Amino acid sequence: MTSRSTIYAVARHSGVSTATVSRVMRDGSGFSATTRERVLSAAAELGWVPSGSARGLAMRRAGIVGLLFPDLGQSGGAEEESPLYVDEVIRGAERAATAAGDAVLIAATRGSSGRQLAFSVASKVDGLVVLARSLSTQDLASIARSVPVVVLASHSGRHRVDFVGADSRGGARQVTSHLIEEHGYRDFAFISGPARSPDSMERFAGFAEAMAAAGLPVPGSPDAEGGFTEAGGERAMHAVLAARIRPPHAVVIGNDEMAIGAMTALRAARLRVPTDIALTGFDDIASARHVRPALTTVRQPMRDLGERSLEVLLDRIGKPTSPRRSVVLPTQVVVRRSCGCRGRSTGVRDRRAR
Amino acid sequence: MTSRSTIYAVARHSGVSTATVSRVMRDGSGFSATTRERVLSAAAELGWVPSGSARGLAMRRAGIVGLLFPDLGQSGGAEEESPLYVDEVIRGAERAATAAGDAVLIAATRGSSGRQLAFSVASKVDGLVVLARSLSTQDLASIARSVPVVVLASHSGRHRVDFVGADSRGGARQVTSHLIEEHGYRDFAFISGPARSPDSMERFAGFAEAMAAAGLPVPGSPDAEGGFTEAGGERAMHAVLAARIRPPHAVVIGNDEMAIGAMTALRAARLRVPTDIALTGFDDIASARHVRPALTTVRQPMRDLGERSLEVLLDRIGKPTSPRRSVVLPTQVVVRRSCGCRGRSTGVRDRRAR
DNA sequence: GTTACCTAAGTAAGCGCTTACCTAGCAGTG
DNA sequence: CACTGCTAGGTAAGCGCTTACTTAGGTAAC
Repeated sequence: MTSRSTIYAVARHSGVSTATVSRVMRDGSGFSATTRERVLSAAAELGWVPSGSARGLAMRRAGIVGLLFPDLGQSGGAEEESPLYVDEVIRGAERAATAAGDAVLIAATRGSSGRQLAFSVASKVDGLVVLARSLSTQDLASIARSVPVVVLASHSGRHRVDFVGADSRGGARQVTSHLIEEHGYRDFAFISGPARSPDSMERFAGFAEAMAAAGLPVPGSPDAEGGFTEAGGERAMHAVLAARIRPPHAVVIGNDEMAIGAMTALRAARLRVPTDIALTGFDDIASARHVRPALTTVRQPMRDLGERSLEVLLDRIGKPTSPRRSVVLPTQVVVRRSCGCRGRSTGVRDRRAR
Repeated sequence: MTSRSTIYAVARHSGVSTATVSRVMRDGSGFSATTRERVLSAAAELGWVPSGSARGLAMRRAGIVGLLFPDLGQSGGAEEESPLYVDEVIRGAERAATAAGDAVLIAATRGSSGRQLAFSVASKVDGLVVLARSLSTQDLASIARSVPVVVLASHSGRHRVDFVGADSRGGARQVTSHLIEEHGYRDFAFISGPARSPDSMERFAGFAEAMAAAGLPVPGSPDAEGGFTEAGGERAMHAVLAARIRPPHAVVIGNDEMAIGAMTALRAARLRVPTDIALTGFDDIASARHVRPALTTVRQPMRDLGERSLEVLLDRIGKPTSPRRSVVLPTQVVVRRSCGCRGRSTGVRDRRAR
């Protein structure tokens, strides 16, 4: 409660020099067991919590890494914010960092405030994991100039920093092929997220690849756009139905939230899933299992992505000059009911890394 | 990429003293517009990111606050981890911290590692929000001795630190009363979380209060315990059914995950919700809306809790000697279908703060 | 023309650690 | 017994900022 005590107080209290206190705390060598005890008990007695700032300054290493992610939606409006998967990434990063003895600092960039926030965070950490879209390419580059950065995104842009991502294009290709080969659907619609999102584009590309591979007509663009939100998915589904004489056999949807919204739209239109129309999502959020019918979807290993990006970052901090790395983790299609499959909702099909 | 440049480099580069550079960066006064420009462009040119450690040392304020939460489940086992609401709390804390110009450090205590982790985090921050159960009372006390701490929990224990929590007892009382008064149920069961969790106890206490208030028999203890997990809820529901000749009218359940598990059990037992038996949960997780029937539950303002605890913490850091504070936020019952109500799933009933 | 003030800017002393370098004591060698 | 090699421990110089205290001009007041 009173001002934190310092290493000097502890040294005096235990009758040794600060060097010895430091050595004991850092668990080094060069002191006897007795001394060790004396120091430790003095520290406990004084309730000494070493200053991380001082240590960081002296060691040139704060022991902190940062995680920057986007917070969509206006901070006043409450609704629709960062997608849920961010939480998983955070958890994964926390886990890896803690395991390595570091701590993780999180910060959400909102709208245009990104630049300032990023610099403020950068100054407090030894390195930064930046989620896609949380920073302009420019700002990213200027930060990366002086702080180790790894980008976590759906596909590697042309940045020159370390990259970690999931093969979402492959995942989209996989579900689509499942729909074609396993179920024989031929008439498809695709509902995407925001048109400009690289994530959206990757998923659509995977869908298109599968269509092409099966010799089916390849659409030039998604049938509708749902902004990655549940409400948007509902609207998009209505739009798809309105645009056609008869509903498609199946619709591949850019994420689970939108797919859940689409289910609402289909219920309203008196179409049954999957009997009248099949549906797939993307991300495998918790609700995907609970919704009826349970949603067939593509799982991205969010937690693993968080862990891997931390590992890559820590490596990079360790040796700043090693060559740029790029790791892509495989995705998995999770087969449940909404695609027309039946049985227990546990069918998980593996995808190999590419 | 090369070693981060320092304030000295910037000072030299722009032909001023470090004091002036510092003043410009801190946005103080005592320099001309021309100087300001010179400094800023020198900084940009060198890609200077000030050292947070050095600044923290000099200012005796790191500009970082910590959030400590429990990660249940063994780190190997993957499944069942920190309850989902933690994510919401994190988001809230992040928001409040960023708004105040601070950053937040997160760390999950796993098993017995708590003590060490807590000290490591404490040394890096100016203050700490500690979620219930992430630290032993002892460790909490010893940390709180030298670092400002606010506890975020379901009810204020007898710790002598600032406290923030939600009125979960009141929430439990409210749903139970709803079941009694609105629906006329008289025969109840209660499925709780871990017996020793204060959270569990509070919720059960609220349930008991409502029963007593209605002149119904007050059970001495929960009918079954489900450990706050979906699988546990399923088992507990089976146990409840097995223990009775005929199923209760309604069962009040300690959280949503268990309630969802209970639904599975009821489906297996060919009992219909809410026709044959009504159900309520607690927490209002995302899946509560998607499950069929949609789950009537009690919402805790997790995000607000995160924000408030940060505010309280920052206040405390500002004036270490002001009297201990304790803030309790109201909960809200969210009426959906599983209790027997019908219509749109939007019925939200307000609860006043107590 | 003095004197009193104000402003822009510099000087340098910390902030609380770590660690390279040094010292003293002691055991082991030849 | 002189010498070497270890080990436990001390000294003090930073680490990169902030800020109290100064200083040098310039301006306003008399």
